[in-house]
Amino acid sequence: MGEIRNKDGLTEEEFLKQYKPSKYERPSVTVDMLILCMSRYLDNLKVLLIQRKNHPYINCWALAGGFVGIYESTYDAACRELQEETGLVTNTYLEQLYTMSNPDRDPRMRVIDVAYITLMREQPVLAGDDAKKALWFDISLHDDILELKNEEENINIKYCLHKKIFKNGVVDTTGYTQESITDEKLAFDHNEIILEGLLRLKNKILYSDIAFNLLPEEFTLPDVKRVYEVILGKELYKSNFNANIKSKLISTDCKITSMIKGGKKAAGYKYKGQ
Amino acid sequence: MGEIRNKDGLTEEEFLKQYKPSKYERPSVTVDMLILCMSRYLDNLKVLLIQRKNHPYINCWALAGGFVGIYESTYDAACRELQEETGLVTNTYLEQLYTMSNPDRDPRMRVIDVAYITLMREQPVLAGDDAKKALWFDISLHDDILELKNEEENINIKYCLHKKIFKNGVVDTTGYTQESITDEKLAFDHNEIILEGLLRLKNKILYSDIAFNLLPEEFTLPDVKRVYEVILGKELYKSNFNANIKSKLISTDCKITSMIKGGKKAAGYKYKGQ
DNA sequence: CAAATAGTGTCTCTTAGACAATATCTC
DNA sequence: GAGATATTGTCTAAGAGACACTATTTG
Repeated sequence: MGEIRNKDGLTEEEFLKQYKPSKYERPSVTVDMLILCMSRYLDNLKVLLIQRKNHPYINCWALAGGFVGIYESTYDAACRELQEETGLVTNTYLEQLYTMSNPDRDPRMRVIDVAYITLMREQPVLAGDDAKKALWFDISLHDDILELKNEEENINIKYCLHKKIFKNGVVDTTGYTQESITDEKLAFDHNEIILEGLLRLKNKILYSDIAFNLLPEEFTLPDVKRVYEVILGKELYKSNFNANIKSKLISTDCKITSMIKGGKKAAGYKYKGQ
Repeated sequence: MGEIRNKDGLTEEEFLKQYKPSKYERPSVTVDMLILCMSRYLDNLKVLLIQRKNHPYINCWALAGGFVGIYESTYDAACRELQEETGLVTNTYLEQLYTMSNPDRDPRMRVIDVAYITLMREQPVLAGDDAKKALWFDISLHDDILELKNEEENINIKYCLHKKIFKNGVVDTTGYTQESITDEKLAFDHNEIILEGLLRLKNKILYSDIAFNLLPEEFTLPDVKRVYEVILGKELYKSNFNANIKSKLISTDCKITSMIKGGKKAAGYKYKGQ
């Protein structure tokens, strides 16, 4: 195999030795993490945002992220950043979401951003090493309004969504353009990443068990149901939901208090884990 | 907004002027296109592969692709390469598939590759400008064997798939490792892209209309059914399938000959397009 | 004890799955 | 005309959707 020569008469070894990779101008590559958890009383999803302390988008809120090292995969970079930026444990669900590549998405330079989505239980976050503020924001997505809110700090970020249908081959594909309708804004195209992530989550809980990443180890049936309801954005029927979900659960034979506000004691369950 | 100053006292404009983007070593970024169509008699899917004429993976078959220009999005790059490399018309279904980022996936240098999937009708392909050979390969994916075959040139590429289950948070995720079991091989990690694309397609035809991108404008019910059967890898019931699909179709009030070998004349239909 | 939530049962309607029967076309 | 394929119809089983009822817990 190494014996094959190319049109210049070079073997692979010789070729690699003389290869100059600087033929093309190269973009920077970053990863960003859409870090989601459920609120304490299971009222809504939350997203972790970090306040930027420098241009561009100074003072704006952004997803946690950073540059991809030259010797690491984007997945490894995402794990590393997750730890570094927030001090969060890494044993969480982590899935590649979408690669953002609009050439003018970053005014500093050309940056291609590989977005990941992470599902975890809520936990206190350390401020990053460079004194950036990190906060959980309540998410609501109703009536074409995407709203991110932090009550304690009284921060409110709102986007208005406009449906956009474009032809992709013979099929119509629905996309969204977004318009910020508050003073506070998200940095870069992070609003698009958040929306994309919410849609992915909504779609994927219907045929997978990823929702259990958002719950503690032990939970009640109303707790799981609430998680599905928040993500799907609609009420579900108790009886039907319970019957379906039970096949994925093991009873712990304890009665525990539901996480839901006003919830009662109910049977404890664990995720069976296939 | 431009008036806000960072900790060095710079406005955004001043900051951008002095910003040096060369702090981090940057990977090259490429796009690759998984170009799929149906075979003439609707027997199987086909993938377009290009034979490499230089190291690395000299003489191996690879997906069409190329470098992302510094002023274009990866989507635009994919469209451009589609045209340049193969002369194929660009009005085809084009969807981002996955970003491949293993640091040693290219022995020349660090390359991050954004893979796209394209669905089209079969058409003759021009050899690329740099005299590379471009051929359609019949795909078969059965019993954990991925096989790519070109009858005319007698080329056979086979991979054996091994199921690999890994924990992602609390859920088990199924992946595959692949092992080439023929002399001919695919370049880089393109085998992984092909498998990922086939799985995406299999999943997505169940809830979308993308399959119609693989058919000519007018077709018969048995034709559509066959496309679904090939992609799903199983036989479907005529009666049930027809009843379901008809809501997406308009009759052309003509009888046309089915594309299927041994097929009869049957009612012609067009995709209604939502 | 009152009000709300947890848990169970049942009914309907739709859909998926499976065959059977007839009509039509190709060779 | 024989053998295949196209087209339509029917039956069953499983699942989604909807609601009612009882049991339990909280305040």
